[in-house]
Amino acid sequence: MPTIRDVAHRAGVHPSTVSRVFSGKPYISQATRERVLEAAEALGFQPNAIARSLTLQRTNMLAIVVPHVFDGYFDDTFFPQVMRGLLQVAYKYGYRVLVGGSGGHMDEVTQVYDIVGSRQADGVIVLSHRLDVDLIGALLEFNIPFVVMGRPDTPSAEVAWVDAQDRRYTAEVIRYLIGLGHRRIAFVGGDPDVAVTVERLLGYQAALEEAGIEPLPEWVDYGFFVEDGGYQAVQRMIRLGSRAPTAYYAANDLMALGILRALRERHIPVPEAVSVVGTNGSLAAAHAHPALTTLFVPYAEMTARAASILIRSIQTGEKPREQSQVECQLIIRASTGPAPT
Amino acid sequence: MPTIRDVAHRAGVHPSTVSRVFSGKPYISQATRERVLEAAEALGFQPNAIARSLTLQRTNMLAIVVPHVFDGYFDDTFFPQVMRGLLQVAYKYGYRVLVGGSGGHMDEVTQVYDIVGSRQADGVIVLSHRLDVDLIGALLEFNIPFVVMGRPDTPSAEVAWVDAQDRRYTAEVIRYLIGLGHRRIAFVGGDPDVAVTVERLLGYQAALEEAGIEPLPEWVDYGFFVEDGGYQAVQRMIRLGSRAPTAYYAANDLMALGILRALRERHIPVPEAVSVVGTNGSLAAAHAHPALTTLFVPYAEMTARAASILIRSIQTGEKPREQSQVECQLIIRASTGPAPT
DNA sequence: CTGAAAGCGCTTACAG
DNA sequence: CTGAAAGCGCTTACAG
Repeated sequence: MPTIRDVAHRAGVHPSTVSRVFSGKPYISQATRERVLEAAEALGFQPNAIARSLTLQRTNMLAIVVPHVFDGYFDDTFFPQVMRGLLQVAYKYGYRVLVGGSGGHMDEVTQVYDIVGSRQADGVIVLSHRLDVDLIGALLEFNIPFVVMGRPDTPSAEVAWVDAQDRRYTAEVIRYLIGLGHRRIAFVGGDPDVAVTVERLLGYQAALEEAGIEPLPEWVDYGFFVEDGGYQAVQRMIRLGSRAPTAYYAANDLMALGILRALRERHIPVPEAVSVVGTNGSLAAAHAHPALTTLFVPYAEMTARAASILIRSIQTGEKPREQSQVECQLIIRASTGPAPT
Repeated sequence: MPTIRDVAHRAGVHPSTVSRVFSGKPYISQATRERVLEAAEALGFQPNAIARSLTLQRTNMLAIVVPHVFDGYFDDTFFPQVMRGLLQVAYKYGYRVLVGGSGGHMDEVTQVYDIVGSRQADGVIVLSHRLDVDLIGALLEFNIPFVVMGRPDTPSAEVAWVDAQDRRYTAEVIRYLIGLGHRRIAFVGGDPDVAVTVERLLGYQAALEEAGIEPLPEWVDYGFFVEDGGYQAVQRMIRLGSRAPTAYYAANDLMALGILRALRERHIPVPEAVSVVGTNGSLAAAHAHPALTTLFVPYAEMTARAASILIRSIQTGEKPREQSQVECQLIIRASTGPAPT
């Protein structure tokens, strides 16, 4: 690959002049500029981004780490929506996205440390916010811009986040089910060590308490966001017999689809006997049978916003501090109905 | 951030010694190694990856460019499956993934040029293989390892690829429909300028010709891989009246779901009146109503294989030349049945 | 407007 | 086993 020196040599100028032309600096004579561009063209020169990064201490890269590279993670709509929002904004501002894979949460933290510590990105979007690891504390020490998806459990004015108000909207879903006459309502959460799961559980509990309903501990289960997790939750809860739930709330559509599958296998009619609500507003939910009622969470929009905050922070040099919320929306379809009498 | 010099200073050694410790070079006395590691620990030192990349001329980065950042692209299972396969292998070998967004095919080419020309990645996976742009020729000139998803239309021993045998398997799907008695079969392709679309169309045509069926030009339509594309295709074809198709083949599940939606709206029973086959084997297909017959294409496996080839090439320094094929599988479900009589 | 030099933070061939 | 130096390919403050 040709370097700036090759171009300089061919154009008969000093390398610094070539650099000035390519970094859009002013005070270059038209003639010189043309000679340089011609030489560059002839040689097929493109500035080496790595060298530039080293000098400028800026990579034009936004980092994200996939919390857990396993099949189920890529079946839900969450990851692609996050990527969509992120790529849209990154693309618009000329940033690239660096994606790290990980084999679990400890490893995720290691990877974030690594990427940040080795200065491979100018900013980070923190996807999974776990309760058992202080990723945020670590990131603050690194003094690198980052934005958290979801409000951290220990809110600080130092940390920027975009939040979907999980607790509030989960409570709203449960209230909707209660309004349909349901009293035995199941909660199928994701990974119990992830903040969003706890938030949703709190919303669930609050709504039930409001209505004077004392939930059975057996109504709460964790499906770790995979289809089979929802399926298995039904297998367990069905054993409760007359105390089995008449409605299920699942923390993503994938698990809700698993719930539908389990009910279908047992010939339990939805929504006549049991109602089901998913989360995320995926396309699969719209096309499921019966069409799935789901709490739409605007993950693409959230990530787009997070990316914007990040880029602004990188460009101004000011620490990101914006804390904002997005609104979710309960999309009511055919999988929910009045409680059986 | 502390640098290798800070560590050297604190440990009372020369920077080159610190470098040797961190790059795992032999011939370092145990005592020195410990002093260096202690100093590094105390300072929170991590080697700067950018500097290392510049020196070693190696980034530990695999690049991929999203052909078109728009909503529909992220609704199908293709992109997440590709990311899954890529991340799994990248993660395993300690590589990161650099994702570039693009606003269309010209821009995609520009981005690939850019990433490769500026040496931001050690290898590239070429996702969309377009007929109207010679990305491959350009990549060959750059002399960077790359692997193409899908067999290029001008096969060369110089180019590595992983192919899903689109033509052959599409023909198989059409034969299956013919076997069910269908004679009026529609083809709903993706973007007509993408190689896979042409391959599938050729498979479609070959299978029909084999059976002595002369297809109407109106039976071929392009839905650009989005749900609404399938929906609109039905709107158009239905106007053919008695010559309207009794079976639809769609080049992804998203379009097939759109086809199902259009048929449902018109109260055309599936599969009694019309059969529908999708492509990709998505979860949404399994949960659709009726459950969608679909041609499973192992995109995650393909990308994983492509990534392996790429990494091996990077590590050995040999140009990747492996050309391999994966097998697809027709998953027969409830959306296909005998042609109406 | 342009050149010469120093520096970004590493690695490694060369001495010793 | 370790130090000193050169180099990876840029950018930019300093002169002129």
